Amino acid sequence: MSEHSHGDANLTRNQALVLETLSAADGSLSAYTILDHLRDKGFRAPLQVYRALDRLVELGLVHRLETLNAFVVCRRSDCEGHGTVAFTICKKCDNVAELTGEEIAGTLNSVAVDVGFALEKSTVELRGICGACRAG
Amino acid sequence: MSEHSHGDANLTRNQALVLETLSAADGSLSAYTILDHLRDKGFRAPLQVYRALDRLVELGLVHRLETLNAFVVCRRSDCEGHGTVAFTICKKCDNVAELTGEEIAGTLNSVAVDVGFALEKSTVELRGICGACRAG
DNA sequence: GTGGCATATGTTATATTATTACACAAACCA
DNA sequence: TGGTTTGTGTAATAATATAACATATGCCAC
Ligand SMILES: [Zn+2]
Ligand SMILES: [Zn+2]
Ligand SMILES: [Zn+2]
Ligand SMILES: [Zn+2]
Repeated sequence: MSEHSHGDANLTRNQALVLETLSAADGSLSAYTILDHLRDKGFRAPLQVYRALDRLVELGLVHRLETLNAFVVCRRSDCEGHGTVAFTICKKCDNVAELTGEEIAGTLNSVAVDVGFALEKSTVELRGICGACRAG
Repeated sequence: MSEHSHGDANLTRNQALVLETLSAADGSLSAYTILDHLRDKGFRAPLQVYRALDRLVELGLVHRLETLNAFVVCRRSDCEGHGTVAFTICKKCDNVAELTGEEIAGTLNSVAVDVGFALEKSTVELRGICGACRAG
């Protein structure tokens, strides 16, 4: 049983392998890094990774980080349908965290409405130093 | 005289050519599209474009759109030092607009403080349909 | 002015990220 | 059964970005 409410069932072998790899990783991984991790499981071509990632992103189990061209497993318990996700990405330890709460989504929606923009998808990625690194 | 308060002075030939190309464009352009536009001005290699873009971004005259791997000229009159920039990107007409106002920056800062994250740089890119396209 | 330095440039090669195209196989349903 | 969808394997290619090295140019100290 997965930590995710929607479960990992119905995943194909390739999808499950990619998800496992991302889950085991500290921070985010590029598609080609995932490929390297899975060569001894039979992976040969980038497309095998990209196709699995497409599906996992679609399911909300994985998020794509646009500023890194990389992917990270969703670690929220309520992954399903969280439309607007904001990420903090630590420059020192590469830790990636999802910011929860409606504050950001609310502000973005409100600003979009102000300018007459029909908002469909938000990308919010914050670069800086995480709490742990500041303390340590 | 430029429309930008900080002016275009002190730009090298290559930087000026790249900036002109971006200014003449409707929406955003990829580095390689810029290269193609400038081949008859003597440009031969991607690096000529990337180096100019690096400087222009540094100066705040150009912004990079992470979700598109593309670049857009800054059309704000007060370009200088606008730390947090949010963009709306229209799916239909590819128009890119910068959202002004402190609302977004304020919210992001506040949320970052809440989780102990030392925020250095924000990337906010909103995908949807612009007002003009909705009306038309 | 000469020499050193920082900055910009030109060019080739390479690295990294992502997709197209085509053939095949398994699952599923009519 | 046959047809459709979905997933897969593989090779080739496209698109984006950087490394490495040589050369030039402007500027300042001396
Ligand atoms: Zn998530
Ligand atoms: Zn950290
Ligand atoms: Zn701007
Ligand atoms: Zn539009």
